[in-house]
Amino acid sequence: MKKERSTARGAATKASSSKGAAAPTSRASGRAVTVTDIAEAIGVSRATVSLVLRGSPLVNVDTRARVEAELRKQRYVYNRSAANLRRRTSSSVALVINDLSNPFFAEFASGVDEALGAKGYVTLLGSTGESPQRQQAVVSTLMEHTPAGLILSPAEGTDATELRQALGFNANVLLFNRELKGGDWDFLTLDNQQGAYLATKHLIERGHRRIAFFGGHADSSSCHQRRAGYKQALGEAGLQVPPQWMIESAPNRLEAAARTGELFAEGAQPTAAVCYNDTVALGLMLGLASRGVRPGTEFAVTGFDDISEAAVALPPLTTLTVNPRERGRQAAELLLHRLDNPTAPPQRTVAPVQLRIRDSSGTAA
Amino acid sequence: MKKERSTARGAATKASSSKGAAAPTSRASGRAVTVTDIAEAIGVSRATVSLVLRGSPLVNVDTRARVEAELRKQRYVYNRSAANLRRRTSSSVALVINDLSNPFFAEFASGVDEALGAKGYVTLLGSTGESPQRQQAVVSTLMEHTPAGLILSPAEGTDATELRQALGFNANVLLFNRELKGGDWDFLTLDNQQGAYLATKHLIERGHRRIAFFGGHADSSSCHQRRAGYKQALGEAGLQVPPQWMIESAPNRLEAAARTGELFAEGAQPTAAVCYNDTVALGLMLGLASRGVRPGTEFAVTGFDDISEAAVALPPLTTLTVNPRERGRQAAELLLHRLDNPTAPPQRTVAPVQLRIRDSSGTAA
DNA sequence: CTGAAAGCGCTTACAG
DNA sequence: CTGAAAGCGCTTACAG
Repeated sequence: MKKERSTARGAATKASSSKGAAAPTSRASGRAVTVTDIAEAIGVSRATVSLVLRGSPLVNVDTRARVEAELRKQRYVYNRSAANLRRRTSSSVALVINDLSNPFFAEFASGVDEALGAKGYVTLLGSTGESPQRQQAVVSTLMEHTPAGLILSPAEGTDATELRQALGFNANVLLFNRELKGGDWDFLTLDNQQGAYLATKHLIERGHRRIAFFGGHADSSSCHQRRAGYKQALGEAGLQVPPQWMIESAPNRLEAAARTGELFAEGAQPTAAVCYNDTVALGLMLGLASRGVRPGTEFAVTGFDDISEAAVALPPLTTLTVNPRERGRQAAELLLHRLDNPTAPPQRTVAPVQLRIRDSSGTAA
Repeated sequence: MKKERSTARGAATKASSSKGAAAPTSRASGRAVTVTDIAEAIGVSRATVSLVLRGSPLVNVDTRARVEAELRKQRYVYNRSAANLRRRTSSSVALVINDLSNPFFAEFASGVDEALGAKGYVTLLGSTGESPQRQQAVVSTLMEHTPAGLILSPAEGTDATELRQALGFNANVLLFNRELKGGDWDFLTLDNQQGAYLATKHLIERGHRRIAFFGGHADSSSCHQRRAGYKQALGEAGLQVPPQWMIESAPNRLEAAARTGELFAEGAQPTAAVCYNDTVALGLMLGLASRGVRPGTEFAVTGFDDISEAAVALPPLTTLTVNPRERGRQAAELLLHRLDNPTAPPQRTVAPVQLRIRDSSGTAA
């Protein structure tokens, strides 16, 4: 049933790979109305109709009225794809994210679409499921629709060279969240270091001295940056951190819960953990509860992202808000700015994050 | 700053409304590589290149190899828009929903995109914010990109005639969630009546006899259907329901919380409420708590949708799961089926819902 | 097996 | 102010 969206084997077979995927446009309804139909109906040239459509001031007010009446009468729908082809323009932007069912990305996408729509662009959607292979296929397919640019939250393990291959010569790319070595694309990132710094400092102020960093993959840039902020805060407070308190975990609840035990493996034990993100934090709270340790009162936890569940968790989760919707708007603005400034050097934008204190970051025992 | 995405005043001005919205395609990178470039480079005709691109068996194996090598060498990207124009086909589908930041719709969109992608279609995204005006503008804009069809969750108050205007002659439409009188479009709906019936019956089995229906707008079809299921269950149990126990509320937490008092206005008071959806139910639980009534133990509540917060609410919310992602896949399948069967009569599909029992539907005192 | 020609629906100099 | 002509990047009968 499932068919490859597009082959990743290279440009040569791209077109053929989706043979039969395209459907005749509105077969149900016969041919669409075109400028020719309008022109012939009222005895003017197609050029004149086109000028009316594009709002040219050159057209006689009377002619314009007749054209407009006929457009309405025949229920004309402008074919922007054809116009884009002729004008060598684009009115769409491709948005490729990990997964829409992640509320963080859904909010982000919502913000992107809102900002793009306000400027007359349409969003072409794609999702990778965090698989570089799927990402390659999805980006290739989307590029065939000639978007003006691409907003991409790269899948873990993305190879910049491969990605460039899929892009053809379209250089209007904004990366979100994950930086790619070897690419000279614009980049929008959250202030990961500052966020983790704030969370860690907060725990220190609450009296904690033995603080772990829990979750994430050490080789991912966001995890690296968050760990840096964590170490920075500890360093400023003159605290050391044993390496066994830096615990990796895939960012899902189950694995996080399963790794809870590693926090209490041996020797001095932490009283708090700065978590890679909310999902990991919620998993950790689950793991703590199942070991009889009450999160918030007996062990402090902080997250990152402020997903909607954070506020209703038990206890409510102290975390960092990033306002993903606003980030989406920002990403759209940055990409549109790039379209207007094709030769400007690649730009790196760091978006602020804000500590949101809730009950999970209790006082040290 | 904000510009109208498209005018709603009619087709006549559509094209002109987004003057300047379109950006030159990849200005950064000069002209894109075309079939002509490939053909000239290796001394064959454009037709031959095209045949290779489309995987025709007619091409000599050697010629094919040379073409494919050149395609890769020049980093050719297939221009599917141009091909679609020539072939009078489409490889995109428009998806218009209320709001992506609603997890229900985000999951739905995710399912739609997944199923469409698997068939080689690209998703064009739009959102209405539940405003018929915005919907009109968004649908108009999307139709200009010649999608093969439209999956639409109509905004409250949508007028079928207006919508038809925006569609031009494209009749490949699948409505989701809200039916439109006066339209002969395919329709996918949740089994609202059965869902509310199950929830109500469940409360009755738990010993409740005085059960309210809380939230929703009485004139919306989904609310109407859910109330019907509620009444059906009460009727079967020989229970009456005073009209003051049918309380309307906008489907947001705040208004639901604010209307909690109406449940306890006068006379015999309910011990349970079937809520229009989860958001309303969560709002009601808030309202109950602030009046000192403990939801679940002192007053039973059920929701509808099973949003992710339902499971972590306090107490966890008994509700109806609808599997929005699967609904999204189903919507995509139904639309694609319509593309293949343009003349078939409009089809109505009812998707099953399932009762998920959690702690909020406690035993009657 | 390959090429020349026409055409999808639009726009844009250019003449008049 | 309006029209004839060329062309965006592709595909597809049709000849050969």
